Amino acid sequence: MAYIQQLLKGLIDPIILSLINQLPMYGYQIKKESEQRTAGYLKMKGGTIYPSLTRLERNGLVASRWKRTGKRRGRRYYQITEKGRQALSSSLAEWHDLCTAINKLTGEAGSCADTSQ
Amino acid sequence: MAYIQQLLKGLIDPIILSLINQLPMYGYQIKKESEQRTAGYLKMKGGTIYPSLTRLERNGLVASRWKRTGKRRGRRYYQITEKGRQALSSSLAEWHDLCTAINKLTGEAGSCADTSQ
DNA sequence: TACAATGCCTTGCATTGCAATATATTATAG
DNA sequence: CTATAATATATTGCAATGCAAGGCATTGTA
Repeated sequence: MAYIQQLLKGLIDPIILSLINQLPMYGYQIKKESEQRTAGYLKMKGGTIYPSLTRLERNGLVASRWKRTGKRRGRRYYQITEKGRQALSSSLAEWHDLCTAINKLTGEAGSCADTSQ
Repeated sequence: MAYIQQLLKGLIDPIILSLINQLPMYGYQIKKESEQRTAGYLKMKGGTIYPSLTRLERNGLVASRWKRTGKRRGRRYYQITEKGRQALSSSLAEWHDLCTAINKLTGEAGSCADTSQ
């Protein structure tokens, strides 16, 4: 198992939540967006994204609906809920705290992400 | 399971490696040091630290030796190896890359940790 | 004499990213 | 027209690891 996959544990849900928060998206779009925005660094697989979306919806953090554009195959669009926004905010706060702790332990560098989300 | 535990996946080994790199330590000392340096934020349990140390030693990233001070019970001290230093360096680089990616995806903030280790 | 703190260690659970795979549709190249 | 790639969703089961829970032994202290 690649090391990056371990580091990503617990981060996929907030990442997806954050993307959806900026704009409602469907699964494949999330995959492409995250790849582009990180210059190919983050390549999430279908076996990662869809279970995550299912999880988020089961917990009430996102809501989905089918949408057909012309004769195209339907896509399932996901949008964040109010509960999701709160969860995202607290997730990012936790992430920030963790970064602070890591910096303290490994030798100080700079802050990581702000909590003003 | 607490959320922080998910975020820590893959980070415990580098954290411990980093602490040992600064100063050879024994398990319980690692626990106390990490608690103090993060003002009580990071409380690693024995069930986390000892398996990690075993793992690190099995992979040749640390080496251990018993030491008795006076009539005190023996302590197992761990010190980093050359291989361990390289692994630490690459782990921190990965961590830095990840932080950069997260920042890009969640809305930009600042860098996380530098790689000059 | 208790009790807390120190110090090491093991077992098994909970969680989750993803490889592998399946299915269906659409666009494009040969 | 046909084959291939890209798009799009979804499931199954594996691999990895933090830690809760517990056990054990020693030392300091109230």
